[in-house]
Amino acid sequence: MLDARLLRTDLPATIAALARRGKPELIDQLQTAAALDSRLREITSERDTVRARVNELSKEIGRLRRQPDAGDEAERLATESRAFGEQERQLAEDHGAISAQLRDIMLGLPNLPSELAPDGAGEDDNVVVKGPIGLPDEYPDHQLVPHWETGAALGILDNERAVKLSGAMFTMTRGLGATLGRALCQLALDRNADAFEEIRPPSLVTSATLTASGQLPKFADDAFAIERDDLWAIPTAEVPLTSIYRDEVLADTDLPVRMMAYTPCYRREAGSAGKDTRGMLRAHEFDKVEILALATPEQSPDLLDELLGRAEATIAALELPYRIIDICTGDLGQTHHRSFDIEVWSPGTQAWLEVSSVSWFSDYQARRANIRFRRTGQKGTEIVHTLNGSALAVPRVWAAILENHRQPDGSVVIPEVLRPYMRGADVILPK
RNA sequence: GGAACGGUGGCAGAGCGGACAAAUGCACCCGCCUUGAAAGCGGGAGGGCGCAAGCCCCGGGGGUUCGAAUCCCUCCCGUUCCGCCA
Repeated sequence: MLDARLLRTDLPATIAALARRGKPELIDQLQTAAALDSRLREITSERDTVRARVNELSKEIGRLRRQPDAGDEAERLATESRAFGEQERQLAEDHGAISAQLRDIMLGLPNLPSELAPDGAGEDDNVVVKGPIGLPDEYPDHQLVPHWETGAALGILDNERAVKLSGAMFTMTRGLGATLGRALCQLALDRNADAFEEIRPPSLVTSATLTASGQLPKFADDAFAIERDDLWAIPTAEVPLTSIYRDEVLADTDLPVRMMAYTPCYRREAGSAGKDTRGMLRAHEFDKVEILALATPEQSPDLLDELLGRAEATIAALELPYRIIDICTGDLGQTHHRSFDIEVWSPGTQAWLEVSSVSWFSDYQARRANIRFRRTGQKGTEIVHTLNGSALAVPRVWAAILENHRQPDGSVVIPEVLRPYMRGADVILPK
């Protein structure tokens, strides 16, 4: 959520910043919000004046009641106060209605893009800032095979039966395929354990938790809901991790807080019907290791670099060809202030696959989640900044390994760094 | 799932219709003392909105009242006991 103060102190600059997302309707909403906010302040002031009068009278009545010889002056004041009470009720009602309207708009408005984010209208204007790295000039034929074919041939991917269990867009790995997925998670956790606390959060969360990180109310259709119990399946570990310190005040000496979690992730992929339906590229359920930080505004730029660096190093260690994309203003996610994607080349599908997304949310999420910090020796509190990134998302990396590391005989060589997690296997051979 | 008891400031914990933003202790900040620290002594300090006056915040919501942390209703959460269980 944006800071409501921007509406009154810095409206033109806020409009200019939001305009960079290229969605004119957002500007209309922002202006409506500014009008509501100013009306709200008028009503608040009126209401408070009436309340002050009621409080004053009540105190006086109390004082009179305690004096035995005060007569019926107290009753007279009580009658007067009752009339103010009526007024107050009306004003409070108006106040409630307007602030609800304002809140609805504010919850729907996206974050302001960073000044550093490149301008652009959409995906096509994203900027490649690094790479491609490790991309061969030419791929041999045996590596141009899509992972679903190799996976099926090796007996490590069984999506036909996954569909029997759960329907379309669910996947199932077996044997060394299952081991490979788990090994990837373990690798990602181990590589970041030097600085990040490992968390195993719940995978089902309340609406309040999903609202705090920005998925609700706008993206309700994208999440799996367990309606009977009013719970949601998390689309990413970002959701529970962001809410861990919800409604808390941290000390600046505790920052940055670094956390990581391996969790399953659930996405309805509403609107993606028919897209990437084969293989592992898009599924309702997948595994991911997420790294996340809570920080002061000053710490955030360095942390963004660090998170990106960590995600990149893991991909590089897996000997996969990759590039890094700087997301432009028109393609920036709702909650994002600045964002980078890491993409891996899939020779089997002839496409760049997004395998990691590293983002800085400025104070947008933390304001929703009400996560604050106190500077030592200073009064008051400030909103923290949040950042996160996928340390490793299993399915697409799994797919890229099957394609990029496929041998002429149809086997798949396990990258060196994964072997300690593969029970000694260094290659996946046909059955 | 049933029963009982609870939810108050960073934490612990009093208050149970009016003088309560709320005792007290711990933690915190500033002094004094000390070579330095600890202890001790003195002082300070909750959060939010507002230019301000002022208003709001004692789990959430609603009600009673001139007036609610305090009474009533409701929901949520916690602890303990019972039941059930990986």
